[in-house]
Amino acid sequence: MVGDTKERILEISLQMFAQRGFSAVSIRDICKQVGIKESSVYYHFENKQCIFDEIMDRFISSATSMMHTLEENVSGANGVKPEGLQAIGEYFFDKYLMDDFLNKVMRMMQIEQYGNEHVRELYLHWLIEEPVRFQSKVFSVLMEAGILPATDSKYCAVQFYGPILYYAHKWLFVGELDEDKKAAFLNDAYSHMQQFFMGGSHV
Amino acid sequence: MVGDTKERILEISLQMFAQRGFSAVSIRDICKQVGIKESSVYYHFENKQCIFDEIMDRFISSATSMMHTLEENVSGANGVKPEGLQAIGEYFFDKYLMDDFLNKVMRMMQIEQYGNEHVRELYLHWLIEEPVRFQSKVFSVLMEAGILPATDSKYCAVQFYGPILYYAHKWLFVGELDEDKKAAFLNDAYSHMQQFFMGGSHV
Amino acid sequence: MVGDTKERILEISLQMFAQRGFSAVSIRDICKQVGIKESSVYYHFENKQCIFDEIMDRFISSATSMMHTLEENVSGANGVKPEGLQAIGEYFFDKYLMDDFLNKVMRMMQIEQYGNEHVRELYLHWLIEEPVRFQSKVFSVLMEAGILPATDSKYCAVQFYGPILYYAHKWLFVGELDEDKKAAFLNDAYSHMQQFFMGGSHV
Amino acid sequence: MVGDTKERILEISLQMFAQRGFSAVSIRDICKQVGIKESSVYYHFENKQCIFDEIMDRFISSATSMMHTLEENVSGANGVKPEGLQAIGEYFFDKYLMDDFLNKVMRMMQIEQYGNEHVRELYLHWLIEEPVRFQSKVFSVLMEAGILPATDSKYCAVQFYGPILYYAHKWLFVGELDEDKKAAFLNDAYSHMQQFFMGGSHV
DNA sequence: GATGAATGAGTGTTCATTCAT
DNA sequence: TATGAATGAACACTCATTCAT
Repeated sequence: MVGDTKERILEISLQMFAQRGFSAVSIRDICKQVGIKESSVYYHFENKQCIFDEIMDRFISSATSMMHTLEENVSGANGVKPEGLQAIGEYFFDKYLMDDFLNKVMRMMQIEQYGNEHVRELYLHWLIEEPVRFQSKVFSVLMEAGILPATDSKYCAVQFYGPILYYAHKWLFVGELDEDKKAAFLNDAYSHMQQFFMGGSHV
Repeated sequence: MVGDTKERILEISLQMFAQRGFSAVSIRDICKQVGIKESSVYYHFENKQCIFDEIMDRFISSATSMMHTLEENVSGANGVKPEGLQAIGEYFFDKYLMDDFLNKVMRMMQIEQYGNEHVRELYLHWLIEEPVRFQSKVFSVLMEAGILPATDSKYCAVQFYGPILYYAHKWLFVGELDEDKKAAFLNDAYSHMQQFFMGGSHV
Repeated sequence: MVGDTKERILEISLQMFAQRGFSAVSIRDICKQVGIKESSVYYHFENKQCIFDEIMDRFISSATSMMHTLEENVSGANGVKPEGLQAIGEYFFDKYLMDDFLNKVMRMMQIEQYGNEHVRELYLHWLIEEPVRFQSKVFSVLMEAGILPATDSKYCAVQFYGPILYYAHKWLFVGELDEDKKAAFLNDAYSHMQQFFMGGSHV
Repeated sequence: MVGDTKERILEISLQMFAQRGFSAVSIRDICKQVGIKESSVYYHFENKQCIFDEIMDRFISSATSMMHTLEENVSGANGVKPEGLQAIGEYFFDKYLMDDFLNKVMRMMQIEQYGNEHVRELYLHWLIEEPVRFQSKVFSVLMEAGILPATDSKYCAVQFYGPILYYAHKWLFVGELDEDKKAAFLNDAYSHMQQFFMGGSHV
């Protein structure tokens, strides 16, 4: 139970920031939920902004390490592993887009990106550019190996990621993220993957 | 000049709501920009929420009529017009996603949807469901006419709209919307349309 | 009664700043005395510091004009007027050191000068240098006219002002300034003036 | 090193109280400088006021013993010693007005006297009445011995102390007390003493 | 149409202090 | 001796809103 308070502040703050946005959440709101007095927050954090900053720091390390793991699991030393595509589901869906912590930070970033340049850069990186960059790399490897016909790997990645993003916005970045929505997203996303890799005329 | 103040309040409010979110913008902020005293706002609007509401009302009528026009221009009485695809660019891109007013409201909705159920429904409708519903309808017609091979018209619409949404999030719903970003979006979006309808193996 | 509130805020703020120092007086304290709610202060002043600044601004103009008047009354076009010495009492004592407003600001400056360089300069100017500069000038004139034996006019001014300052610190810059203290100061100060100008061996 | 912390708290507190006033200095401020946590202060002092009180207690004993020593050095059993006047410089200037500890407490008293009656009494005693009482006593002895012409010894003391007070306020109770200011004060003060006792027409 | 003046509720933050360890 | 963790009260200040003019 020691050191618990700081973690609870972070958790509840994120939950609220992701729903109402940073500035619409008051220290009072957070403390009421955490069950401490307002002044106590300032023992753990220098100010309100520092709560936000620590959340962002943790997001960056989590997202970074997640992407490393994904990259290692999808493509080994000699090309894309056979279980590669499965790994996209396991890691990119389950442990990235649908992870409770990461998903909340992404919502928060979507709110804050309009008024905060630093957040904007991170948002663009982690939700727009990085997924396509990674996917594009996978396609490159598959094309070089002759498994996929050689085309523009980046556009190919957008063709793959676009619908994923669409389903994510439909199910994962709307309202409360519950098990039903997760299931609906996975259903749509896996169906898209199957079409794209197996049934589709792309392959 | 008569009735000008109310319009300026709406315009500046929207500009600020779309950047910082409703609750992070104060009546003071708005009035400073408009050049009136805070108390004067209450001559034009009952309260702060009413400014937001009027913006949403205007959005709904604009978006509704825009979609009607689009639908009329894409498909006439007897199927998809020859200039149909061109109309998508002219209307859906130029006069919907990139329209100064509509674009700002969409940004605002993206911020507010997490904490406001009514906004959430509108957001889901106008940015997620309606574009796909419309596109899906177009594909249906094309399939029935034998112009496109008969497949799942809704998934087909997602395949088309997914990348559009991706490019929109990359260029149109990030930072300030300027001419460079508009051009970059159009470039990516038209390139996608061309691939999709002409070069792609879908057709 | 219109425009009264701002004046009352200034008056009561000064009263309190002069007793407890700027930072020991809260907006709450001031408002309680003035009889308004705390938020109302901010209609009249941008912030707490601005109350202080306006007091200082008013002090500077008052003190400046007072010193001008004194200078005009003590020495006319052709040297020190016959009523000159009397004027020192009337102006420098009554309307400067003992004036309710100026005296309070001087107390306030004595408190704040240690932690505020700007106040320090004003304090040094108006309580240390300016009185001696002025007195020195009077003595110069008297010496040139042969009324006083020619000696160091500045040291002469210190000899005159030193005891005045002593009595001021004893009676005027201690506790509440009441009529008894004013009388005691005038008694000591006039007695010193008489000794200095008439009975003393200086003249 | 034992018992060091308490001394450091006292030293740094005084330094800060003398600059900003008691209530404008927080326990946090003090602890940051001392290098301890806020809660640690309460091992050494019951509360913040006690720090102040201990400083005042130490001031009183220091000042008392200093004045005793001065009195003993100026006038022996049978009148004013020949080195008496020199002792005023050595003790009253160097070891009283300019002593680092005593000077800081005097500044602090000047700030606090307006809002604290107990301090006010001490301030009046040690900076206004006691120096004149002492000086007056010296002059009495000199007058009884026929060394000075018999006049009002108390006014004589004010004539002597007034300029000293003036120079003290100009140099010793303003800004940070550094060696330059000390030198400037001594220069003015000794020059005054010389004029007063040797060159002046008073003697 | 617009404003001067005010306000109650709320904002983030600092304060001196406590107490178990 | 010192600190980690907490707190109630206070702090300066901002908020949306009201209302008489």
